[in-house]
Amino acid sequence: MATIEDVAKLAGLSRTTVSRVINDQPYVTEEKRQRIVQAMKDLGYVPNSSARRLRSQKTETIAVLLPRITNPFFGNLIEAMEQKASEWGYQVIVCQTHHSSKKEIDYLQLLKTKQVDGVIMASLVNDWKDVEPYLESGPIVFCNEYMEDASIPMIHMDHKTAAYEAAVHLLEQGCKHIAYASGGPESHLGAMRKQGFLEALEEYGRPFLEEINIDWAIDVSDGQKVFHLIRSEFPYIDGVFTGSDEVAAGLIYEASSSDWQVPEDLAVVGFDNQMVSLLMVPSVTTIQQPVIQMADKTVEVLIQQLLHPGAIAPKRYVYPHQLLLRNSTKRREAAIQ
Amino acid sequence: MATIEDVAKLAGLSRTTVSRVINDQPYVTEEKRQRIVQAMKDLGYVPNSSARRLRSQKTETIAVLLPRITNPFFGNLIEAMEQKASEWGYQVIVCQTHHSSKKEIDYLQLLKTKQVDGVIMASLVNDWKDVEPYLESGPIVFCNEYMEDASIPMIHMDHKTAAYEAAVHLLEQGCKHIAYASGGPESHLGAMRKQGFLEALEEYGRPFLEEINIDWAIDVSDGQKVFHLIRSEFPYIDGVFTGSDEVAAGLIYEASSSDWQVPEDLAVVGFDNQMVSLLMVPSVTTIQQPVIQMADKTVEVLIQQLLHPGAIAPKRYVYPHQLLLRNSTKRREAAIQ
DNA sequence: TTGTATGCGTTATCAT
DNA sequence: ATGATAACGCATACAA
Repeated sequence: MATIEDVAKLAGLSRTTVSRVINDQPYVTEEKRQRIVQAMKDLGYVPNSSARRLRSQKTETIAVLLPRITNPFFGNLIEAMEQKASEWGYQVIVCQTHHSSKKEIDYLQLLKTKQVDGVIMASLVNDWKDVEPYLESGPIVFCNEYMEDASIPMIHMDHKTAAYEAAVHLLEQGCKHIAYASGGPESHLGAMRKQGFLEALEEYGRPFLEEINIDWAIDVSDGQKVFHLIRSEFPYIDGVFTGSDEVAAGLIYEASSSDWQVPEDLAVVGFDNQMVSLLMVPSVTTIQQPVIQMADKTVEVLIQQLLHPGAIAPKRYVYPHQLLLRNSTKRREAAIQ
Repeated sequence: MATIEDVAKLAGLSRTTVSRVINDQPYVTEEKRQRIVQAMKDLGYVPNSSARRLRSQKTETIAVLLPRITNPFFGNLIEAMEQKASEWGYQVIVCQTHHSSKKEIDYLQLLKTKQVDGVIMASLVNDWKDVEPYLESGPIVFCNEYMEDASIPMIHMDHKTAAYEAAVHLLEQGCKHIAYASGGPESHLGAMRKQGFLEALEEYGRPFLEEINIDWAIDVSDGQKVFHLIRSEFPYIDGVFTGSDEVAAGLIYEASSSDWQVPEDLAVVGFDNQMVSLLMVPSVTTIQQPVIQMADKTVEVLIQQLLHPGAIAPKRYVYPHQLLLRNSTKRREAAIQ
């Protein structure tokens, strides 16, 4: 592999001059610039990334921590982030934590080992005290996830209010016994949602169903399990709040395969407004998140921190959500959409 | 940030000895080893990745090129690959090409700049002659995509036969006018599938419908567009071969929203056996790929090339597919599943 | 405008 | 068993 030295020799100039050409710096005669460009072409020269990183102490790379990429929400998030980052000349490393606090910490190590310049955490299962120490190795920004006590930029929705509204909607539709079926027991987000859910119940004077407090529902098959649990153990349940459209879809699918009618026997709300929520029959009432906007802002905030270290103050960016009313909860009004 | 030098000083030893401890090499007294370990802990020392890479000429990182991560097939693929790679201590960089030949080449540059040790191409829109030159910078392996003329390991299914079988199935179900609606016009895979599709038509003496030769159908909304195109322009069509379950889902959704019955008026086959193909009503006949197995094998083959350069010969690993018969094509027999 | 010399943090070679 | 030194490829301060 050709090095900068080889190029310099072939062009009959010094490494420094070659370096100037590579980095588009001034003070190089057009004639010599041409000679160097030609030499680089002839040798098929490409700057060695590791050497550059070592010298410049920069990687132009950011890590994005998220639970699993097969979750469409995170798939969309990472796609948007990658796009935005590349506009700034940054690469993105995808880090799947699978809700493991150990993996989360392992990936934060990328910051210490200087493999990345900054980290976006869209997965958060550790306590702030365990994350904070890594701040000294580079900036960290939260996206989607958030925590009151952290002193870093956070880009997210108000999940508590969103869950509250979803629960109120179920109650307004006449649901009397609403089950809570969410996932990621460790997630701080889950805690926020549950708070909102509980507040709605309290406001309407309905008790929380302790007997079916599900914290392991993440995907379609979990949704199916939840339905069977409801049918066999708690058939009086007439409404379910789920943490994702996938869980909702699994639930509805199984309900339809049995003798249950959705929403008449069981109303279901999802979360995220994924494609599947629209494709299901009935379509799924869900909460839409402004994924692209959050992704863009997150990348922008992080890169600004990298470009101007210590410049801007930690700030929260709260994005609006929207409860999309569809047929899986339509127990009272006329058909929606 | 602490360096190996700092650790050496604190422990009162040389960098060399510290390095030995870091890399678990012999010839270090247990006592000194302890001293060094303690010093590392005290300083919060972590080896600098860039320096290591520069020195060792290895990154322990591989790049995976794929069209888009939001396509569930690739989401599953990358998830499995990442898992397998991490077992070998390798990191994975996700590179979305979005079917752009320029991006594909840009990402191959990662090999030349030594940002990665090897590349897995699950996206392939360039000709082999444009890819081959990068081989001298490191090993490349194809996954899912394949090309007859390439002399590198390829892990894939027989897409031609799979498409053939799907088309035959439609024909056997009595479809007389079958549309072809696939995506990625540049993909070599697409060409293979089309071949199989055409062979089936010919075998059954049916003409190819030149008038509706769709090569832009990739996601759900494309599927919806395809249906509207069929209804308004080619209502005589009674069967569709799609390149993905998402397209099939969009098609079926729109058909159901109109007055068309699936499969009576229009039979539809998908591809990939994604979750959505099972959730749709009717469920979607589709082709299952052994994603995990292919992902695992691909990573294994690539890493073997890295560990034993030039050792094993290029080889093809062809995995079996399976046509899953479901309700979206059930025009003749009793209900399936 | 161009070149020389130094160092980024590691690891490998060769002494001791 | 331990240490001094060079080298990986590049970019920069400084000199010319």
